[in-house]
Amino acid sequence: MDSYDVMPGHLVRRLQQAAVAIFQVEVARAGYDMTPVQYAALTAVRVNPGIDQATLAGLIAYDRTTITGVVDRLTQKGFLTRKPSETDRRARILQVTENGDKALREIQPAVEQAQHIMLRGLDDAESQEFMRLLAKTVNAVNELSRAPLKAIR
Amino acid sequence: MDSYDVMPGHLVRRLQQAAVAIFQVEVARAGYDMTPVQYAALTAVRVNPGIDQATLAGLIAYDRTTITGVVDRLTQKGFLTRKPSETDRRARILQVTENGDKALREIQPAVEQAQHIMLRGLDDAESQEFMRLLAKTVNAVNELSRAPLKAIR
DNA sequence: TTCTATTGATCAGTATACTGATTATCAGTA
DNA sequence: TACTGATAATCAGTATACTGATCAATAGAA
Repeated sequence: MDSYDVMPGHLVRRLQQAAVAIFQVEVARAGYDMTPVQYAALTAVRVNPGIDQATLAGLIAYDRTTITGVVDRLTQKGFLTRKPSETDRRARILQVTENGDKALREIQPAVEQAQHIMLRGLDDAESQEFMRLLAKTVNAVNELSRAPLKAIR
Repeated sequence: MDSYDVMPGHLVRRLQQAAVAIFQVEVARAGYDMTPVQYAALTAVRVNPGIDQATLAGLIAYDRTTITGVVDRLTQKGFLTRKPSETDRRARILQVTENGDKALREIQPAVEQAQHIMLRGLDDAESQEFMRLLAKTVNAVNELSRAPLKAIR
């Protein structure tokens, strides 16, 4: 653990940066300009229509202050609508628009391709094991993040 | 690959965020305010005294525009000096100050502890395998990043 | 040697992330 | 019901990352 290039934190940072770059390239190939973060948020809203921003943040493990800007940009692109909840006037209710749904459908293959490219250094067995260990690792440190994942109860 | 919480990109992002949080907490415990990025840069300069910013960026896989700000802040904290090279008037030569060296020594245990906490979900064998697969994965996508790692030749 | 392409550093602008604060609202309790 | 504490969203400020541009300086080719 004496050199930074064998430190997990450093390697994870590098992988994250490559992953973002790969994602953007593949999605751009499909004709869209969307970040991984925006994609995750949009997908989560599609699966959970009418969700509020705080619950969305917990669902994809984003900081609550980050989600505001992400939703801003998705709304500006016409992929999301945001309106006040009728039962809780503090909350904003999110819905995917038709354009947003269309975008998600059209970039789907690019997203899968991006995940594939990201793991191109591993064979099938290694990929499976890597994913298992990655999920286990993330799960064990979930609560140490400012933005832990919170499942909908 | 239909749900974002089994997607490698999403998991890596979450792990990266947890890793940064863990790092900062442990380092703060040692009495310092330093980010993982600043730590990596400072360490790299210590190992390669007199390095210029562009080479440093390649060595730790940072974007060249990012390194300017990182070096700015490390210089402001008194951990680094930056002066024009005498052989190449475009380049800025970096050196770790005594304070910077002292800081590195004093946060060393915290940094190791942070890496340990980050992998607390895995046993020893799993950690080893995870690190092997992580390194292999990162290596295979190195060139797809805007900021690939470039060893000093 | 002169021209061209490249390189080192920086800048403006945008998008995550986070810290810590504020405002409005809600929920539970005395 | 009035009060207290919690919650939803947002804001200001800071730190990575990146795109694309600029400027000065260097290196390599003709």
